[in-house]
Amino acid sequence: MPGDEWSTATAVLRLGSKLVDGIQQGVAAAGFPDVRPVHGFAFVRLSEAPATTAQLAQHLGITKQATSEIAQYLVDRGYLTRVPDPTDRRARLLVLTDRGRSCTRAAQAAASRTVHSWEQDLTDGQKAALRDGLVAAAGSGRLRPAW
Amino acid sequence: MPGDEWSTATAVLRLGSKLVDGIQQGVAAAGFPDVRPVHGFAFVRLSEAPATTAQLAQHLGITKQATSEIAQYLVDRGYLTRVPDPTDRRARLLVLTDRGRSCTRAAQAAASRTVHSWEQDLTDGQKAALRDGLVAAAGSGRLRPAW
DNA sequence: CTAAATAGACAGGCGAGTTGACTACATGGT
DNA sequence: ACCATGTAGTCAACTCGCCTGTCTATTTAG
Repeated sequence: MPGDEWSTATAVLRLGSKLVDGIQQGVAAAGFPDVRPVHGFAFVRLSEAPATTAQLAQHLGITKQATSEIAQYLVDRGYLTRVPDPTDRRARLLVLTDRGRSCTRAAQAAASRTVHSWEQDLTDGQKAALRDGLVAAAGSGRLRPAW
Repeated sequence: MPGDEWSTATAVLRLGSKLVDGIQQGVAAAGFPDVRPVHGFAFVRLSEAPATTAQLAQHLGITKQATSEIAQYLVDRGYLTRVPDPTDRRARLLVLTDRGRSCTRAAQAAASRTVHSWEQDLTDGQKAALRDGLVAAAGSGRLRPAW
């Protein structure tokens, strides 16, 4: 049935938009009003393991110059620190501070609330099918800003 | 199970990213290399019904000045025309040209292909559950750029 | 020990969006 | 009929996020 894929596609975009808005709003309400969506993607990467500026740039899909500016912004506001890389004296690793980890937790909590709000009118079976389907369809590639 | 919502959330973002990339690529391959994602959102709105610049601005969530520039860009490239609003001599309605409609169809076809590519490894039951769940969760609000 | 590659930062530019100011037309109250 | 206020659309100047180009310090390969 043609048109069905289109409503599926627009649904994904609507959910993505709601999710980003929900995270942004929840994070701001939790006392972190100065972080933007792109910072969230950086936090997700750095919460897995520290990274150099160049590695983070690769992950985000932007230049290392832009990444350098973003990192400085987050260091200035206490979300990140730079620590010397023990294996390379040119490099400095970007590491989340306590504040950075708190912010990441707030973002995940807001995302969780938003996902639940989607599921308001769904049966338990629909919820499980939706989550499984989404995860199966999306795979596990890197997570970066949409465009 | 905590963490489940988070993987659901990131799955939505990944799918959204893939969808936008797929549409962009498909539309460019179909001979429309000069349209950006925001233009697609404008096309979707205008394919429902003509709109004034101010109405389109409201829909896209940006200022009417920015919308005016986008509209001029699309008029210059033959995707839109401006026609006088019969009910208000200040206003001019933005209308899709044949080229604009062709581009919209190409975008929908590309979106369709991308949705199918997600469903590659899903059973028919999973596909139906995923589509139904997405559409039910997303509702039918306005469609606008994610951020 | 030198040559090429890489990490990171500085400078300047571009593009998409913003706020502010303005003209033309519309609309409601007197 | 008139004037005050509001709305459609555009021009100008600015901001901001990201880009390209260039540079130094350090690493790594030959």
